[in-house]
Amino acid sequence: MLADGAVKKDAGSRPDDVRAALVAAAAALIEELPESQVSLRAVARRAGVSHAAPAHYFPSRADLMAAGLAEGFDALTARMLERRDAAGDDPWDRLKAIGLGYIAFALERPRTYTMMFQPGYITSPDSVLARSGDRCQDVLTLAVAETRRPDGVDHGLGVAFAWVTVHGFVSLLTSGKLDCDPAEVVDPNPELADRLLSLMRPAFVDG
Amino acid sequence: MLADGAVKKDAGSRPDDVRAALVAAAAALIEELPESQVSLRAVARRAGVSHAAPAHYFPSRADLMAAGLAEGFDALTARMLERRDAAGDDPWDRLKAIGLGYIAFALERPRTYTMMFQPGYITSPDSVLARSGDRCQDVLTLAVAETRRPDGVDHGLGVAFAWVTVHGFVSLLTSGKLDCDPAEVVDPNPELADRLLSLMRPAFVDG
DNA sequence: ATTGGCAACTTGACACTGTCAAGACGAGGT
DNA sequence: ACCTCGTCTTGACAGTGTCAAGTTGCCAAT
Repeated sequence: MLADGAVKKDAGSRPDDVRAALVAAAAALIEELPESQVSLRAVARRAGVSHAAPAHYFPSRADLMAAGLAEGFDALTARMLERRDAAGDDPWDRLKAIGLGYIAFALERPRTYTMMFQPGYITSPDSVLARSGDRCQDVLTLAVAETRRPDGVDHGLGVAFAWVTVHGFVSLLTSGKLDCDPAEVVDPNPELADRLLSLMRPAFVDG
Repeated sequence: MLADGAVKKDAGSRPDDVRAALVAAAAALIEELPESQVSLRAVARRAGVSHAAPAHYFPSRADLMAAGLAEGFDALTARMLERRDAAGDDPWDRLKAIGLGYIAFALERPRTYTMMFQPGYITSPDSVLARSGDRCQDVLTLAVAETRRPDGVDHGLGVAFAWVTVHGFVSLLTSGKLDCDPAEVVDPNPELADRLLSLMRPAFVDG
C-alpha cells in the first residue's frame, strides 16, 4: 500500500523518464525560443508525449517552466564553482572569477538567464526554483565572506553589491542597452567585464 | 458598433484618438497584469474598440507593447530629471538623486520597468521604444559627465557602472532575490539604496 | 486466474489568444 | 450620383492552457 514510498526503482522507471524528458525539453526550448513561444504543448511535442501529459507532473505551465529554470540555476552554480576553484587562493581573485563565470553563463544562455529572474515562476519560497536559486546565492555569499576585512562593508550589503553589479551588467547587455556586442564580451575581449568588476574592488579588499 | 456615448462629434476626435487610447490602455494593463495576460484583445477591450482595431495602428502585438513601454521610459526620464533638479549643485548629489529617482520609478511600476528591458519589443534601432530609451540614457550620461575629474574612470565605463548598479538593484529586488521588501526600500527606509549607491561613489568623485 | 484498483497517460473539449481576409460605413473629391 | 480611401468591425483560423473523461497497463488481493 503506502508503507514504503518511492519503491518505483524497478528496471523500467518509466514515470520518472517522462518527467525528466519534460524538464529537459523545457530547458532546451527555453533557450531556443522566445518566452512566449515556449508552450506546454511545444514542450510535450519535444518530449514525445501528448499535449496534456505535462499536467500530470506539473500543476501549471509556470511549474514546468520553473523546473526547467531550476536546471539553469544549477548549471550557473556549477559554472561559478568551476571558475572559483580554477582561480588561486586570493579572495579577490576568487570573487572575480565567480563574477566572470556568472557573466559567461548569462551570455551563453541569455534567454534562460533572463527567464530565471522573471518574477512569477517562483510559486513558493521552498519551490525547486527558489531552492536552486538559494544554492546559487550561497556560493556568492561565501566568496564575499572570504574577502572579509575588519573595516569592510557590511556583509549583506557586500553580497548585494556584487550580485547587483554582475546581474545588472548581463541584464543590460542582453537588453542591448550597453552599446557593445554581448557575444564578444566574454570571449574575444573580456576587458570591459574585467574593468567593471574591478570598479567594485574597493568595496571588498584594500589596495 | 461603438461602446456607448461615442464622442465621435467631438472636435478633438481625430483618428489619433483611438491610437492614443490604445497606447494608454496598453500602458495601464502592462502595470496591472502579468505580461502573459496583457493581450491585444484585452487592450482593445479596455480602449473600447474591437479586437482587431489595434492591427490598424500596430503591425503586431510587440509594436503595441513597445508603444506602451516607450511611455514608461518617458515617465522614467521625467522622474529622473525631477529628482536631479531638486538636488543641489554638487555633481555627486545630482547623480545620486537620479539614481534614487530611477529606483523609485522602478519599484513603483515594477511590471512596466521589467518589460521595458525585455528584449524582443525593440524591433528596430530607431523605433519609438529605442528612442525613448536613448533619451533616458542621455540623462544618466550627462550626470556622469558632470562628475568628471582628471583621474576619473573612463566616461563610458562610468555610465555603464552607474546604470548597471541601479538596474541590477531594482531587478534583483523585484525578482525577490534580495531579502527585503521592495515596497519598503524607497519610502520607509531608503538606507539600503543610499548605502548601495554610496558604494560606487569612489568611481566618480574624490573623498 | 480472475478481479479490482490505481497510476500514467491520451483524447476531446472549452475559452482564449494573435493575425489575416473581407466587409461595412462615413467623409471627401469629381 | 459615383467612386475611393481610411477607419474600424466581423468572422475565421490555428495555436494555446487547462479541465473532464476515457484508455491503457501493471500490481496486489482474492
